[in-house]
This record gives sequence, structure tokens and C-alpha cells, in this order.
Amino acid sequence: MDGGDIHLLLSILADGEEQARQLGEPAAAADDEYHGGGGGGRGEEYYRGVARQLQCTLARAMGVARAIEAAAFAGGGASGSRGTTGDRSDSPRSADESSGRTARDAAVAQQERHHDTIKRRKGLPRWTEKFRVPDASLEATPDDGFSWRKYGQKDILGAKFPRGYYRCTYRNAQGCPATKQVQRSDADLAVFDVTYQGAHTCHQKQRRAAAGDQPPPPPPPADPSVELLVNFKHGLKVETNGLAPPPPPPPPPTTTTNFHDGQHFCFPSMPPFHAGVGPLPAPAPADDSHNFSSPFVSPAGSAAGESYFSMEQSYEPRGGGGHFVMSRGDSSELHEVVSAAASSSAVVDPAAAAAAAAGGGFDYPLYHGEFDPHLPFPPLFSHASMYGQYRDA
DNA sequence: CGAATTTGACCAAC
DNA sequence: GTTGGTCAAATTCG
Repeated sequence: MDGGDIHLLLSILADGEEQARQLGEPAAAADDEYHGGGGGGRGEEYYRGVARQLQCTLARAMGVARAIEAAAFAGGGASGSRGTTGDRSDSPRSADESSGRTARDAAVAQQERHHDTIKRRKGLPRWTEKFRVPDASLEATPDDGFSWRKYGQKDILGAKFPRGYYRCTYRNAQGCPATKQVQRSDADLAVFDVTYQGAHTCHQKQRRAAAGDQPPPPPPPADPSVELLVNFKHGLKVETNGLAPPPPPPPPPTTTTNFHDGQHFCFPSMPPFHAGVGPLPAPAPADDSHNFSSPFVSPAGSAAGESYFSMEQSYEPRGGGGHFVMSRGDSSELHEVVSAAASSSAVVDPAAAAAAAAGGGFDYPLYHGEFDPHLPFPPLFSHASMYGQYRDA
């Protein structure tokens, strides 16, 4: 990792700080173009918007931080060759990333524990996000804006629902190593567990790549965060615009998953690992932050009323990496966890705290993250050989 | 017709 | 031996 990433991280954190500040002094920034709903003014929408924005920012920061961390610990040696098909050099995964959660998530966490033996593919960064959908009847899986191709499905021991395996659509075309596993929680049908592995190195437009509809909105404003905020506001309110496809009717299952029933959600699913790892033609930092914010808040994707995703993210610990949790309105808990993990996530601490404060009073989705200080970073470009298949290539 | 999904088989890690 | 993850042929979809 180089200073560049640190720089990026600092930059992102600065954003977060600014956002946190906005939350602190709402009156001021509140109504640029949004005079809230009259009376109380900037009300919740505003706060939510900022809160989410902040969440996005933090997610980004985390992504960068992870990349940095990972790289820092990558020294080891990314071994060399790998077998043809399934090669998995992994390491036991222990810990259950579920700690410091709200009771309501306990169930979900429970499911998570089944993961005792998750096999991981080489040291690709891996993290989990949970999505809670308002309507459990929906079949769709969270759409992060990226295009995925399903390559497998498997029944998992202890889980009612099969786990779907996806890989980036552009794996062959661009050698993108990103993959994800989607599994619906049996404890809570409205919860989807999405485990991502490997960052996207492809250049797909995550915007609505999967959606296939809704034309990409206007060009991103100079300040992504502004757009974010604006979108949030729109999304949260106007949402059910004619634009969004009927939320209730469950869209075709899986595959090029679209979650537009869902909504705006900031999606840290693509931590900028590429920014600091591997010989990638790393995009400019500025670009990065851009990618983070704008894509996920498609106005059209807004969902119904109060229903929006609850997202939780966790970074798989390996041998007990630190972790932090941000949960709404429970700063005490947060503090505990945060402090407990301070050692390894110092970078995020301040931000997390801020976020905690910020989220304290909103429908702030639970946010949970973990770091893996020992994340090995194998040659990012081995994908070709690791999977190197797919007939049509 | 090409692309994406399905699904059983295969393989490697416990 | 069991389980999770991936492969790849067959099938379906657009």
C-alpha cells in the first residue's frame, strides 16, 4: 500500500467528519433545496439522508482501511501456483462475527455461525453484508449494482435455503475476481446474507448494471456526497415513483439480481481494494469515492415507505481480528465493541463513533464490520488460473 | 444464437 | 466421511 490509499482514506474520513458535522448542526445545511416538510423542517429525511451518507462514507473508509491493512499484512507470500480447478488454500475461520448485535439480529447471527467451515478461496478479501428487506416474500437478492453470474447453488448444512454462488459477469472479459455468496437467512426470511469475496477489478458500471432498466440518471454532480444526499431524500420519499418496478411482486428469482424493490442503500460492497492492491490500473482515488457513493442510490430504486434495507457488514476475521459495530441508538454497545476492537480498527474508530452518534436516533441500519488484520493478499491477478474456465471464454 | 441459469459432479478442506 | 465451493454440461431465456 502506498500513501495514496492513506490519502484516500483520510479524504474519505474527512468527508465523514463533515457529514457528521452536518448532523450536528442540521439547521444550517438542512435546506438548500429541501425545505423539509415545512414545519419541523429538515426533519428526519434530512437526518436520514445525512446519516446514510455518513454510512456510505464510513463504508468506503472501511474498504480502504481494509485494503491498507490487508496489504500491510500481505507481506507473507502469496504463494505461487494453484491447481486447476478448485484450489483453496484457506485457513480455518473461526470466530463468529456476531457479537455486539441487537437481539433482533441474534437470529441472523445464529445462522452466521454455521459458517464454521467456510472455505475461502485464496486470500481474497472477504466480507459479509446482511440485507434486510421489508418484504420477506421477495425473492430477489440484493443488487449492489454489479452484474453477477450465478455459477452454483448449494444446500448448506443447517440452512433452510440454499446458498447461491455468483461471480462477476466480467470475470472472463476482464478477469474480475469478485464473487459473492447469497444466502437467505432461515431465521429471518427478510434477511439475506451476502458474502463478497474479492473486489471488482472490472470496469462495469455498477450503477445499474444489473437492473438493466432505468436509464442512468444525470451525470454525477461535482460532489458525490451531495448527490447522495439528494438521492436519499428523493429515494426515501418520492420513491414509489412510477419509475421503480412494482416492489411487491417478487421479480424473477436470483440471477442478475435486482433489488430494486429495495432501495437506496449505500453499498460498501466494493471496497477499493483495487486501489491499493495488485498491479491494477488503479483508478484515481477520486474516482473511487465516486463509485462508492453514486451508484447505490438510484432514485428509481427507492422502495416503499419506511422499508429500506438494513445493511450490515462484517469483515471476516481470521484468528480474531478486531471488529466494530455500529448500531443505531446504542452507543453504549457500540463503545464496548469499538473499544474492544480499537486495536485493529483505530482508523475507523473516530468515524464509527461519529456515526454512532449520528445514527443514534434514526432508523439507522445496523452496521457491523470486522477487520482481518491478517488478511493475506495473494496475487490479485491469479484469477485467470484460479477459475480459468467457463466454456465460452 | 448468444448469454445466463440450473444442477449434478467433482474436488479440496476439515 | 462430510461439507462447502466450483466446474461444466445441459437447459432455459432474451
